[in-house]
Amino acid sequence: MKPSLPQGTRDFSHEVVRKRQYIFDTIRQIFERYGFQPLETPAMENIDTLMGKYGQEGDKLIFKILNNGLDNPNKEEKTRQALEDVLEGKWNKQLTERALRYDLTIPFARYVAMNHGSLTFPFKRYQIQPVWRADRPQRGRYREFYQCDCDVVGSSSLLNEVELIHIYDQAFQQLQIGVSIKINNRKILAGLAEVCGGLEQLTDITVAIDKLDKIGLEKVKEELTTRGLSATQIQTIEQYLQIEGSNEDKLLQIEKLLSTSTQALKGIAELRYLLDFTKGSVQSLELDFTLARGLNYYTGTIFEIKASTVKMGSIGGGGRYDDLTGLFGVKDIPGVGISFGIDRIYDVMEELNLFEGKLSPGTEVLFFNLGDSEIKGAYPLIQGLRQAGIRTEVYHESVKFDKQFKYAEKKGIPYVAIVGSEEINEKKITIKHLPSGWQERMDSQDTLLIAEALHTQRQGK
RNA sequence: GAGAGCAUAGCUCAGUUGGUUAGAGCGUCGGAUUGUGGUUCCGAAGGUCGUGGGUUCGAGACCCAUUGUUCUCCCCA
Repeated sequence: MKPSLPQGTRDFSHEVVRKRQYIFDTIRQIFERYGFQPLETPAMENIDTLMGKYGQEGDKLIFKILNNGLDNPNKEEKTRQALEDVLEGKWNKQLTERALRYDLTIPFARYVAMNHGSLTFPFKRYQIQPVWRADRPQRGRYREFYQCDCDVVGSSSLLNEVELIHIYDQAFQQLQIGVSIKINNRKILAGLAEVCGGLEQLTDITVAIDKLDKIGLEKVKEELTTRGLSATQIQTIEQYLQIEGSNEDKLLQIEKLLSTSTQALKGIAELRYLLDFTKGSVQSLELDFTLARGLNYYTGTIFEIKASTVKMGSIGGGGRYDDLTGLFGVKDIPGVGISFGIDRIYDVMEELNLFEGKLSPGTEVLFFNLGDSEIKGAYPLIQGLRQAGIRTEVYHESVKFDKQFKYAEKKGIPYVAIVGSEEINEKKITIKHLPSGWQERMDSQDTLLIAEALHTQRQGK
């Protein structure tokens, strides 16, 4: 058979893994620095934990796992019946009772609901794991991809938002990606709907204006019309969308426009608090009233990250939700969280050449194989170098130098070590730096000294 | 779920209105070169042309189906 991968999944070669790990490590380190604790949940959940949480479309995109033992003859009748249900579009526990995780938020909510009695609140967790979606793959979109989430639950304090903004800011500064952290508040959007006289149309409004930068003002107005909004309502929304200027200017304008909505004023006050608090300590925090975010469970602050120099969709997002665990019967646990879109962050960094010099190296030294007795003689030295923290490899068989050099060359190994019978007798080691051609026969007694020589030579190249 | 493109060597791709034995570059392997690589030169291996059917004297090319893959819309990270 011809080997292949399931649609929308990828292998990651060693170079790619190192680059991805660099991103993971950077972000993880920052999460830890702010006191977040890691959480891991299973790849699969009970199917009713997931179903109905992501809307009708979402349900279709959940990977469902076929139950085992369906071929048991005793259950044949039940199984046939269950299949009938599935053919009619109903999922049936007889056929499938588990499904692959679709995001990290719902499993987290499930975890909090299950353990709220024993958790210390506010509970701060981060989670970096793959999720699966039965979507049709396309550019920048996969069936298996990683999410990188960080949430605080059990606290309504805006201080959490402040912390999350700083996490975003530091993470992208450390990764050296220029970004704009866009911020808005769902209460302002609710206020807008209220002022338009159509609070029940909040979802229609948010879905439409969320597309502004993608399809433009005219198309948004068209969409609002088809979603049943009147001309005067659309006029108000247009005014809203055209607010421009500095963050302070924008606040003043929005205050005027939505002054009749107490809800909106509350959202404005929250935004003002965040802007004041982070003033001067954050690279680029930008008020953006057109930011809506599709997810309906957001109720307060919402975030989105855009790379400033690369054309790319959002590379992160998040927001505040009042009641996530309510779905699992545990009320009154508000929270706020953010997420990093690491696959896209990878693409941005690749495009900007930001991995240069950041990655941990592969093998540093290759020991040439000059024969069985020579390798045996050199082996204590090899182990000594490894003990000293040098990534060391031995060529697997005694062949002519040409091949061994080419192996080092191809693997990008900077040093080769040659220890033949002569060196062994004299307690020496010959080391050659491939890129520069520098070569020296040195004392082999002190491995730490050799290790040091390797490092100095590397820096001096 | 709807639509479009692509499928030829390990990889990237040529292949003329349908016509002898399907090519190139890169890579791989061997040699020039048994303790000093990268360059160069010489040579070799590698293909049921995605799969199945059809049209034709003749199909890599045309037609139908099928599978895979890429992209767009919907939606999303």
